[in-house]
Amino acid sequence: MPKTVDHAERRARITAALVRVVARTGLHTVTLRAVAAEAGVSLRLVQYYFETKANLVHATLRALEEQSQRRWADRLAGLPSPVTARAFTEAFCAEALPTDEASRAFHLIWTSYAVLAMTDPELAARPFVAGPNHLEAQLSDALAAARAAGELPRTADPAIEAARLLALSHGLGTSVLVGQRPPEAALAVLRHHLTELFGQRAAGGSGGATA
Amino acid sequence: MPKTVDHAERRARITAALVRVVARTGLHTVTLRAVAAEAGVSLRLVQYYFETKANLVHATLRALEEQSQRRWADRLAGLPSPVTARAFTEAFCAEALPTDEASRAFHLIWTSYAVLAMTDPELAARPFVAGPNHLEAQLSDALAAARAAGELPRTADPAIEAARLLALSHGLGTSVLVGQRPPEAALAVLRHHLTELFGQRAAGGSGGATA
DNA sequence: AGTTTTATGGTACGGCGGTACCATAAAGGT
DNA sequence: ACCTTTATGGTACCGCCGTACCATAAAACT
Repeated sequence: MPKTVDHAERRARITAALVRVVARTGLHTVTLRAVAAEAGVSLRLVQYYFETKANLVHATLRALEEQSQRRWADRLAGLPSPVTARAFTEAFCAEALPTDEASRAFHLIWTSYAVLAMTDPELAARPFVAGPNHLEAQLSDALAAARAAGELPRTADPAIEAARLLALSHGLGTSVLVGQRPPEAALAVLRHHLTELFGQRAAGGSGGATA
Repeated sequence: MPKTVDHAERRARITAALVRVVARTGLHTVTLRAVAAEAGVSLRLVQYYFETKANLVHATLRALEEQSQRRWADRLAGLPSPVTARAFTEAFCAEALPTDEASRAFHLIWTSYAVLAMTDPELAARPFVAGPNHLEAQLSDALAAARAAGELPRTADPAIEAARLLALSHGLGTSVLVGQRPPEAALAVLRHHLTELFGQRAAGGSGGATA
């Protein structure tokens, strides 16, 4: 049949435009017309690919979920091959901190959606439970392995420590988003926590030692 | 002159209505008409006491600030007079967790406003920086005193520990709000952290010991 | 008693946003 | 060549929301 354009690509372009609008002016300013303008397409096109606004919003959330998983996977894939548990954990948790501008935008929109999901029964709260749960389980497994390898004290409970690490990271991330402290300060607190958790053995970072 | 009604009381009644609307259906559903209906007054009255919607929103934020301070003050005032540093700290941090329904509503709306402030330059981000900073300073002072009294290891840095405690508490609070874990689980993680921080001396709780 | 001020109700207006409707160009199949 | 389907544009409609305007009851002060 006719023109047959790549639907997935169009939809991705539009949801990306929505993400940019949210990052710039907030979720409450998202309108079909604003998204269309940001994406450089007509209002009608946005309607064409996502019948309704609710659809668009949901689709964007799903896109964010995938982006989130890709984000963590990429970060962890970039680590040196024989990695210490401490370095792995630090990378894992640091990904929850809005350091660069892209990361900040991502966490801002994610938080916006999370707040929306707290009251809107239409919007599935599932991603905000399953997502963190998945991360927590992943981290818990890594910590269990580290403990088995003797990199973590035997007294530490992997599940509790994973929960504590991620809650701490998320709390620090929010404080950065809100402008309470710079990203470096948040990272310093996180490192302090890691040092306490793993004990004082060498931190494994190949860079200069921090004073 | 005439009827002379208590303006402060009327304004308080209306901002309280706004808070209830947010807690129930989210900040994005707040409309002057909805607030008026919730408060049981006419739309015109809301306009009369707060000329504009932006005014109402800002006034409600100020009311929330006061409510926040009162919340913490009341909680701490309710503690037994000779209180251990650990019990004080636990009460202080637990106040950041949405345990009962009122607390949940409060933290939900506070978070909603915080997210709004991340992009809206009209809405002062100040409360979300000054507020936490004040809490952090308060807690830091308490920890310093506890350290001086020998209740906290001399190696602990009060400022860092205060930041870490509040970030952790806030992160746990969010995970509860979002439905990732029940309040008791969040409290358990917090207690674990406190035990590690203060060491294994008696926890000071006069109630039954938890298994 | 009258007047002025406060407090309150009702309502209309203008704008914006989501959705629906009507067109039409382009491309593939027959 | 023609028809059918896809992709796209434009636009109109309806509803809701913030704001402004017009009224009026009630109460203090003179």
